[in-house]
Formats: sequence, structure tokens, C-alpha cells
Amino acid sequence: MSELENVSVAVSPRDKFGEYLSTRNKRLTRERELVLEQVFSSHEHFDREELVATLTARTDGRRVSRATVYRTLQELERAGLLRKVARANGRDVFEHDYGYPQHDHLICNECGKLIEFPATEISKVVAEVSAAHGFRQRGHRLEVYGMCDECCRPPEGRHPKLDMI
Amino acid sequence: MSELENVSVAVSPRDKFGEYLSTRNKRLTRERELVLEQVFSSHEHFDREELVATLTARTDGRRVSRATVYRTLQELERAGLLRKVARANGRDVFEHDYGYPQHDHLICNECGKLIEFPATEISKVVAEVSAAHGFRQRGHRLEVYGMCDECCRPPEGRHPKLDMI
DNA sequence: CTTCGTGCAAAACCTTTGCATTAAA
DNA sequence: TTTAATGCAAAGGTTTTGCACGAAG
Repeated sequence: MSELENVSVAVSPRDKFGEYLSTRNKRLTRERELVLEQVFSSHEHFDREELVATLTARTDGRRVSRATVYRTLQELERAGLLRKVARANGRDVFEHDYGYPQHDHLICNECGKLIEFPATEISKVVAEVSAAHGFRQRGHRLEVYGMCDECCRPPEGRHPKLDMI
Repeated sequence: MSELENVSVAVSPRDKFGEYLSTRNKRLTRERELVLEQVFSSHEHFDREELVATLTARTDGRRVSRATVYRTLQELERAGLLRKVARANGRDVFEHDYGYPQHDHLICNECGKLIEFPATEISKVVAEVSAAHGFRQRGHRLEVYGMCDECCRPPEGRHPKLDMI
């Protein structure tokens, strides 16, 4: 109950994952490293299929199978490195849940864009409500749906949807 | 742009659905009525499978097929009578989105319970944030996860999970 | 050695769809 | 009659799993 606590800052995703794994007698394999690397190579949102497409297409010795990608994503979620933020086209959308400020999303139903905004205000309200119910809150997910700025004014330039391709 | 507006209060789900349907040359069939009736017979949350189980099991002439249940749920969503509030066990969880005050949920990861709370505070913040981003907000969904009151104190009486059966 | 992880293909799930039949308007 | 909806079974798409083989400790 002491040295396991200081996992706060300056620990890389890789280290955090390694710690999570060793705690439960699991191994930081080459494949898990490859998934980790790909996932944390950018801050973009992604879904399983996109990641699988990238990792199974590799021709060098760095290919990772679909099954392993799926299994590793589960571990990354449990390790607190990833979280599901939304659903699009019947797929879960993932994002980093570590080393990145808490935020929520505005989701445009027209073009599918995700707009992030700081969760500060929301978190306060969530904390209050949880306390009032004796609920041990561990996190939240807020999706606001509607239509984004750009999609609101279509008769201008080209069609909004074309911007997504 | 006049008599279509007063759909506010005192209109039954059935009437609202009927109006929605007739607007687009669709029909309020016997099957759709059966689904509607079942869905609005209580305020409980439910998923597709539960509803299908009930409606396809009937032996009297009131059976509704799986395909029709799925199709009708889509219509009810579009009509503004139902909405998806969460995901559990890989299934969408539905609830009434009409004739019921706006609220959000605390979701217990231990026993699966959904605890509702008024969305008033959250809605205010959501409106502010949306305005600041020029986002035409049409609704939101907030899930707070953690552990509920009861599941926090297990060493008492029987095991919390047993209460759910 | 012993345990854990990977890759493959099959299986399991959930949801959608084509089509012939039946029911509304 | 004309158009829409139903039910079934088949197809689609995503995720999980059993198992033999390979890798890590």
C-alpha cells in the first residue's frame, strides 16, 4: 500500500502497462509492445478495425494478428491506458485515458466529428451528484450529440460530408 | 408550421408514435402496437434481447417476430419515444425518452444497477459548452461509473451480487 | 520445464436484409 | 388495388474462443 501508489506522472504508457502486466503474472511481449506503440503513436480516436487493418497489413516481421489486437486492447483498457468514448457505425471508439487531460465530447451526427472539451465543470457536478448518492464514482463519459459548426451552414463551398473523406 | 407544434404534454406515446408514422406514410400496425404496449408497460430499462424474448414467446395471437421488434425499436427511437442510455454485455440499453423528466445515470460496475438522477445541472453546463463551440446540441448522454452504495459495504448480510438474481 | 501468449479458423453473437406473403389504407 | 409491413431464413459484421504451436521466465 505504498510504492504502488506513485504511478501518477512521468510514467510512460509502456511502463504503466508493464507494471500492470507484471502485477498479474502477464508478459510484456513483442506483440503487446507493437500494439502499444501503434496506439500511442498519435492522440487520434480509433476503432478496433482501423488498428487491426494497420497491424495485420505489415509485411515485415512486425505483423500482429487480429485476435491479439483484440486481446491486447482489453488489457490496455483494464490497465487504464485506453477507454471507450463513443460508438460509431456499430464500433466502439477508443482514446487515450492516460497522460491526457480529462475531457468530454461533442459528437456531430452529420459528419461524425468528435470535438473535445475540458471536463472540469462536468466533473464537479458529477462529484457532487455521486456524493449525494453514496456512489463511489470512478469516472464518467459524456456524449453531447447534435450538429457541428460547419455542418450547420451547408450552402457554402462544398458539401460537409465530402470534407470527411 | 402550426398544429404540428403542440405535441408537448398530455399526448400519449401511442398518439405520438401514430403522428410520427402518419407523417411519413407509415402505418400503425397491430405488431407495432404490441411492441409499443410492451415497451411502455413499465419504466424499466431493457435491451433488445429481453424485449424479443417476451414478444416472440407468446402463444396467443399476439406474437411479434424478432425482425419486427428490431425494426420497430428503430422507429420508436426516431420518433423520440425511446433512446439508448448505455451499453451492457455488448447490448444497447433502452429507456423511455418521452413523458419522463431528463436524467442521467450512475452505473454500478459491481451489480449493474442504474441509478437515475435529474439532468438539470448537467444540461446547463452542456448548453454553455455547446454554445461556446457553435454546436447545435440536440441531447446528451452521461454515464458515471463506479460502485454503488450497497456494493461498497459487502461484509454485511449476504453477497451484493445475490441481490440481483 | 512450466506457464503464458499467439495465430488461425471456427464459433458465437448481434443486427440487417431479400423475398414471398399478408395486411393496411 | 396499391403500397407498406411481417416473418422467415440467410447473410453480414463484429467479437470471442478452442487448440496446437511457439516464446518467455
